[in-house]
Amino acid sequence: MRKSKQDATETRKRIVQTAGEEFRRRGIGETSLADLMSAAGLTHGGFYRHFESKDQLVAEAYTVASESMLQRVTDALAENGGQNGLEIITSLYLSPEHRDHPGLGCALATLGSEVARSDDGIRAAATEGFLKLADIVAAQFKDVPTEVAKSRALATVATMVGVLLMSRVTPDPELSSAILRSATEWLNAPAGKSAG
Amino acid sequence: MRKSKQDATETRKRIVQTAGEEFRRRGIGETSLADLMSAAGLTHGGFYRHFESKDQLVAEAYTVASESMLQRVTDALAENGGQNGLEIITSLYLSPEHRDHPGLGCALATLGSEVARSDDGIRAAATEGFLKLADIVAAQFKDVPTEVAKSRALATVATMVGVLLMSRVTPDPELSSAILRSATEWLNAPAGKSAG
DNA sequence: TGTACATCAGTGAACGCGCGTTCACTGATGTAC
DNA sequence: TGTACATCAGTGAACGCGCGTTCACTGATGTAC
Repeated sequence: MRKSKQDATETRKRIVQTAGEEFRRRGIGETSLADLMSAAGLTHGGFYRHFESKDQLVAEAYTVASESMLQRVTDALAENGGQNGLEIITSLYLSPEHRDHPGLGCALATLGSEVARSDDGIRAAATEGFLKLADIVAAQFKDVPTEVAKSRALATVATMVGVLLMSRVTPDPELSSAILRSATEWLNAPAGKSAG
Repeated sequence: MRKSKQDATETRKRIVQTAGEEFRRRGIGETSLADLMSAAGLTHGGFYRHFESKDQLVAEAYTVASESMLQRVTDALAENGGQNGLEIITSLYLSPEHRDHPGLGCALATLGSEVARSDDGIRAAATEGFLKLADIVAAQFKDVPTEVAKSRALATVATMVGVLLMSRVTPDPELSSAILRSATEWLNAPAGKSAG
């Protein structure tokens, strides 16, 4: 049953990708290796040919998931010529589509509280993703000093995470939409105007 | 070993209180009934004299935890004569003390992503806590129409949750403080002034 | 290029462990008279 | 008020189950000559 090196590499990538999706969809603790390997079309026994432990996979899957999310943001900005950057980011991040598809979305919103209780390694990985997104956001604040833009970006990204999280917490579709809408307007309100 | 009715009632309350703290500190899935009962000074076998299942305790503990948090906010507002309401709320919620003591703090920030994946019952309970806090916040927006205040309060509370969560995710103390500080200033910036 | 052997990706059964839950038991509390 | 019995809060052992991890095995792939 031995597979070629290329096959094995692809299998490994598939496991990491699947893990990223399943962890975001169901949570890390709630996703067993058997579930995971089965979702990747394998049996669970083969897992340890690729990874030392579940923890190692978690760290790797987190990073990959985080980067694919950042890539999507970067792509959206590029497609739109860099204009209205904050609006593009918030409308992507705070969209009903993002809310309804946690498996492909922001890992901070789906795994945040679990990560906050994890060891420093995974928390550092999560922080890196957070800061990268904050840097992208900061680059959209063009009329203020860099330090102000950075600081404001931290609050903005944290806000986006909290808003998406709360829009998923409530089972009331109207309230969920209202939370997304209100925050989007608020984040995009030009300084000097208070959004409703 | 039978205890008096009063003793039994107190035991039950103690279990619920302890559960609320342990769940917020370690997460629901990560807290076993044995851990819990032991923390409450009991052996695990007695659990089912008080509750039908772990799920029932989770729902009850969530509600109690949520209400005690709301009570603390209400108390802080009352102590301060109702002036600078938003500032009082944010400085309480976004304080290092709150960040460092999740066991006694906001359940949304500690259990949010776990709750988002739960069934409608617990999500509805969490929504109730969220809306109650939003109502308190909305009451502080005194210069705008009620509907605007309500909408802005949804975004404000979601922001507070996200900010506290992210301040716990990062293992870097300075970044953690910067996130709290930036968001506090931003939330309290009078409309028309952009905080850095 | 062909042959012989070593490697190792993936399978499926098994492991020890901790979990939620159940249960027989104890003995102080509550109740009926 | 006192007595006899039923109740039931709490104990500690046991249950079945799913988990992460290990392992013997298979057979196609990789390698040495």
